[in-house]
Amino acid sequence: MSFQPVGSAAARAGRAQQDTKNRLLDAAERLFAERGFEGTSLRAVTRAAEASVSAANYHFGSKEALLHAALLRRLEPLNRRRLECLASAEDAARGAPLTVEAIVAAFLRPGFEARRSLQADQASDGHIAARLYTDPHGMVASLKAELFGPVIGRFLEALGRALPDRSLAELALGFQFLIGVMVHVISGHGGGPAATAIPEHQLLDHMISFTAAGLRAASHPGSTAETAGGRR
Amino acid sequence: MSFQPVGSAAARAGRAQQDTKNRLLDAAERLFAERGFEGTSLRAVTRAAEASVSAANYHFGSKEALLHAALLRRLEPLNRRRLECLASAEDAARGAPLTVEAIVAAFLRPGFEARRSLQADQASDGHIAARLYTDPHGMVASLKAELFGPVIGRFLEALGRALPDRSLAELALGFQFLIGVMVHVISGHGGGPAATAIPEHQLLDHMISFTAAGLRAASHPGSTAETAGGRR
DNA sequence: GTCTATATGTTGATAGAC
DNA sequence: GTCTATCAACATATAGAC
Repeated sequence: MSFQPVGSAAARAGRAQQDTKNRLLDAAERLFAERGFEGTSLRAVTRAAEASVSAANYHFGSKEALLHAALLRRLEPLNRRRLECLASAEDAARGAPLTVEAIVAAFLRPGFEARRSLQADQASDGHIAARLYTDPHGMVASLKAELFGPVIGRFLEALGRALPDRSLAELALGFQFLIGVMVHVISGHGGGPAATAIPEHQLLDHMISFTAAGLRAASHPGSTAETAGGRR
Repeated sequence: MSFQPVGSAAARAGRAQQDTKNRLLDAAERLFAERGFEGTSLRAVTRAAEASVSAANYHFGSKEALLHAALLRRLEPLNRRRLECLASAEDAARGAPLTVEAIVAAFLRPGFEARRSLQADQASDGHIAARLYTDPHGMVASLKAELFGPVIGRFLEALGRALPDRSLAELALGFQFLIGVMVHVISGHGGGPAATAIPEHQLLDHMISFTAAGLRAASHPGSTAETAGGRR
């Protein structure tokens, strides 16, 4: 956010500053995602970034602020893209209610693509936002609420139009289920025994079909104890 | 596992030993669940258990072994109950294939009830097994694979009989989605904005309906880009 | 079995030179 | 802006008294 001098004397210093700051953010993103916040020492980050502890504290002020910056850098554009996808789908529908599939796709695809490009770039095994979604640190929870709150509200509106006979509470709960699926997959924890046999390019479609069908399904109280029924 | 002397001289020592060990396990369970493994110092555990660090290392050997014991104490009976529920449902069905609902209920209900009794007992905000399911620590992952692997395999068999036209890979992936939903809810992270408006006693039914419908749904490739379709 | 005391290393953050 | 050097606090684990 601060402007660098353009003169030739300070040019190298200016470039180096940007580089150090970004190297720190990159290293923090990778290590926090791999080992969690408490499991990662500030020194491990600075070592990976080939910088000193002081440089990190100069740029960010504290370890917690570094996490905040690294998380925000990925999460903010991600949620912006989610809203853009939903808006453009609504524009294309010209006032007609969207498919449940189209709505959940608008929410899931941005994170899914972020995961794919991350897999290609480095050897990180999961997106930082998904990995830290369940981190016990308090700052993560508050940042999560602040950034996801409005987005979820916007998607619940769209879902309410697609499924007008369902209560807001039901839809909100179903959307929490969807988030559970997403976090599990994007964080890389969903690589169970035979689940990896599904080719990567079909994964998003499966997630969309699963969650859309789940959202559409009404709750069947009492279905829990029966062993025989109309459906298989 | 070790037998205590029954004589009156060592009776108090024997009882105290058991108490200390259990107090340590209780405190470790609560704190590890709240703050994660790396975020919890052994001292914080022993302080909460009103014991010394040495007592913890005497009984368990290390902080990591304490986590292992605390996690195993809850996870082992939980997974045993899951298998029992599935077996008794299959017995009651007398050879007929089970409902998808009955299968996912057998998997979900034990964890759900553990969460409920935990909510009643103490102020812990989530089951340790669910909270630590995503913990980056390596031991958690290996214990998870060791304990969940056979259980998941057994449930996939039952699902294969209920949905014979689906590939094993598809079912395994769908079951991973189900686990994502479960971990999200049981760990207490699924308490979003309006989702808490659902009464507690309906939560399990909603989870079952959502995941069963998701498992039944086939993937619709290309459903991701369309904005209008036959369904709403 | 449980304690106090201690050994040994690491942590996050800062001071001050350049 | 970036470094080296240093701080006080805290970590895990152990030794030895009782």
